[in-house]
Amino acid sequence: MGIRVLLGRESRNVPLLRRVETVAALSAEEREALLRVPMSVRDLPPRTDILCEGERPETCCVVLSGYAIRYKIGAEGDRHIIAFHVPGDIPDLQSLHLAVMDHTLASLTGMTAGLIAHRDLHDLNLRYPRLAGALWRLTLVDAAVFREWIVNLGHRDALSRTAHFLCEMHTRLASVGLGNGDAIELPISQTDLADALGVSAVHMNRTLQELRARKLIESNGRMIMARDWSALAALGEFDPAYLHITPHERADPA
Amino acid sequence: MGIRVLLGRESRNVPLLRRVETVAALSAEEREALLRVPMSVRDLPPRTDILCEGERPETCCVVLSGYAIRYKIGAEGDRHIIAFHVPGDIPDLQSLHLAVMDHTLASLTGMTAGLIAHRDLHDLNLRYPRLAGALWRLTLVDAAVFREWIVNLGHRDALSRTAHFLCEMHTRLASVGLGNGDAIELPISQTDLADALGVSAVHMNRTLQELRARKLIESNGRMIMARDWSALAALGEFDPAYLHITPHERADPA
DNA sequence: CGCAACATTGACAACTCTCAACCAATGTGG
DNA sequence: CCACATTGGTTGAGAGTTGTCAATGTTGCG
Repeated sequence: MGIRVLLGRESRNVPLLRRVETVAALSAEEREALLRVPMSVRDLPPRTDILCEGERPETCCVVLSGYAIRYKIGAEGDRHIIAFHVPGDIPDLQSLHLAVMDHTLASLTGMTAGLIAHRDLHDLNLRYPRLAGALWRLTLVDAAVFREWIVNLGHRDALSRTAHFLCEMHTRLASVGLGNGDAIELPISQTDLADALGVSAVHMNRTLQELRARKLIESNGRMIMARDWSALAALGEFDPAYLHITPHERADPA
Repeated sequence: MGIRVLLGRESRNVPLLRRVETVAALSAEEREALLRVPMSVRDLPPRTDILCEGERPETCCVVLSGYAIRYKIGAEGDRHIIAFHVPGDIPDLQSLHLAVMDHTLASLTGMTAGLIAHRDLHDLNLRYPRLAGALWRLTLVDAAVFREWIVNLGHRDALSRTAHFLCEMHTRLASVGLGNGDAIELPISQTDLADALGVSAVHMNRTLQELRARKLIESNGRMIMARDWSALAALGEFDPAYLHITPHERADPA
């Protein structure tokens, strides 16, 4: 609660609270503690690196609005997008216990980020063990998403891979109260999508055309709007279980 | 310390200790506490499911000898191997905070497993916060490996993908004191490898032949012996940084 | 207007898959 | 001891998916 930091109390970190509550039930006290964590807010332009591979951050970064991505750069300078993040996510929560970044965190769209000091999070964890469990759980859900991406990349073709991706983003956005009802709008360029789904930009384009032709999505410019969720889910073999968004399920002992 | 459980004190969970110490420095007291955790030991035949998707385990499973795998079953019954685990690993550590399994854990080879009750681990975590941090860290390294696999599957062809996999296994085995010096022996069938690397069994076979032709590996029967690590690492763009095996690096505050 | 970034297209090459055999090692029952 | 089944490795041929290259639209913006 320093001078130049903005207090969460001002409802800035509501997205974070909402996210945490998708994976764990909190007591009033814990909720209050989470909202009270000092957070400094920063606005970022699109496509800006926030934290680079090799760095040793001393803060964690909450996505408050917009999209973030994590990526690695290959030997020949090619970019591999590892994850997309929506408001409420803490894309670098792992830095709390993994000192050096093994990938880069960046904004994808214009984005506002909330920075929380590691020290404050460690304090929170010591004071509220169940909150610590909830944060741990967030990192485990992160890993669960990675597992599903491994299956997606290793065993599905470009078409169903893309369908699966769209379903995941829709579900995640909806779980934190975003998502315009039935159709999401993803402001993602085809090149970005291609780097995430492990296909060439040309093939990404053709894949999207195929999805359009099948009336599963609409897309104009860099917006993708889903049209037929159940068909997309079937095509992508999408089962949201791996997202573990069940507020009342907890492994912790009472 | 019940009657029918075997005490770790009997040096059964030394592999676990060794693994934990590859990611965090422990005090004598913490080391002692870890060794003292009650653990029941079980021998498993090859290819046996230990924990299935959908289950809600109340124990965690330490690999004491042999190899374990984690996999998901696709819609058409196809198996996707997500991870390989070597002695010292706790493949289902995430179950501590993620109640329901989103994949299956199984033995790959003959294997001996040590089961630790969630309750005992939670106790340990409350009593020794730094040990809790170390376990959290283990799950984060798990996730870091997933991230690298995403890059491997999404952006490398079968040849360099396989090279990368071999380098990872070698490094992980060596980090816990296994691995016969320069060459590892992987008792993995080509079919299993294929399911892990996202290629068909036929193509896996041809890929291995190519690696053999290039004098990078030797393989007879179901043993794969690496021949030229530096060439494999170059081919697979392997950089062990993502394994975070640096005993003295810690993000935790002093 | 003209640049810049992104989307789209066509043609061709490369990678990987599937199918369908066949071979080799191992283990079991007669 | 051999016949046989089973598992896993190997091979060839043809097809399908995806990548690359290069060019052409299209859109937004200074």
